[in-house]
Formats: sequence, C-alpha cells, structure tokens
Amino acid sequence: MARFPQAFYARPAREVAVALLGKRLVRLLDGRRVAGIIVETEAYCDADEPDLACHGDRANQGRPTARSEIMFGPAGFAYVYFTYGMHWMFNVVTGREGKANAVLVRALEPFEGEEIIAQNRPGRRRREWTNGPARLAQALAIDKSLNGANLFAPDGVLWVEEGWTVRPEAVCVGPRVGLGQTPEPWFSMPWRFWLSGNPFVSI
DNA sequence: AGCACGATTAACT
DNA sequence: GTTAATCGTGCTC
Repeated sequence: MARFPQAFYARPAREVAVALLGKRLVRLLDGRRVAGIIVETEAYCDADEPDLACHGDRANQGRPTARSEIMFGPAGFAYVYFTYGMHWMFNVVTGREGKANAVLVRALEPFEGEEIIAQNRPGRRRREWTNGPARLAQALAIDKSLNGANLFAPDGVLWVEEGWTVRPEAVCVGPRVGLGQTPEPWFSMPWRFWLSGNPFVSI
C-alpha cells in the first residue's frame, strides 16, 4: 500500500482533516507495522484564516516559536508536541509553507500490530488503547523524536495510506475539544471531525 | 530567573 | 463528577 504524497497534505487543514478519516496511520517499529484507522481529527488554522486556538497563531503574535516552527513549514511533516507535563500529541502539517496549519489526530481504531499496541498500553482494555490523542501517541510510540518527521519519504517510519471507504454522510462535525481559555469565535468553530458511531472516538 | 498554564489522562469519590 | 500528575514552552520581570 502506497504512502500518500506531499500533495495530499498541501491543502487547507479542514479539507485534510476530513480526508484523513478512514485512512490508515502506519508506524514502523523494529520493522513491524503498527497501524490504526483514523476515526477522529481536528483542524488548526484553516488555510490563511487566523485561529487563536492554534499554537502557531496564539503565541508570539502569529510568528514561529521554537515549538511551533514545524507548523509553519511545508506540508506532509509531523508536528509532535508535549503537554500537561506527560503527553505527546501528533499532528500532520497541512496547507502552505509560511502559515501555521495542521491537523491533530485524536483517535484511531486499532488495525495492525495489535500485540505491539497492547504492549505500549499495558493494563488497558482494547477500547482504551487509541481513543484519545495522547493514548494513540503512546500506542504507536510517537514522541519528540518524530517531531518534523517526513510522512511521504519512502524510507520514513510514519505515514498515512489508504484504509476504509468513508461515505460523506458518515462524517460528523462539531466544536474542538479542550480549548480552555480560547476566545470566541474559535472556541466554538466546528473544526472537529469524526466517524459516526465509531467506538474509538474520544468523546 | 521565575511563573502560569496546557489541543490530556487516570485514578479517585 | 472531581482532581492530581508533571514539565516544556512562552511570557514577564
């Protein structure tokens, strides 16, 4: 199965966020495939619009910082950041170079390498392996070392490829999760997307 | 140099 | 339903 090319990611974040639903996120660990179907995403900074929930727009007057610079770069790279003192979040960089633009992957349905996922999520039931952004990062061993990883390089260890066929009417839309003090209108913008009824959606 | 807080999770009552 | 955990980042002094 082929890795999606850079052109797949070089579109506005909302478009990519929807396109990612049903696709397969693959992680190569010791030469073995560990993968899940993407069932929930969130868009941050769609196209050229501002988004005060987005790290790229919230800090440093919309200019890159040490943390967010990857998001300002070209599409098709991983933006992995650390939060709450213990969790890693995995995003794909979208849009055009020069503007922060990314999609947070919030949940997967386990699909391949489940015995490795089980090792990475010890003591948890299958239902709780990958139903949240920090949980799926732990399940696929995604951390700081993958910040800036190329998702379309032939020799990469993390990529997206074909998965399920998703009917448009199966895509649900709603406001993003966990935005805290983010002001309106961004707090309520319906930029969270998920597959209707999928048991691995985080909320 | 110091401080407040976070695109969350797990373990409580 | 409530709250502790835990530290990098960005901002202020």
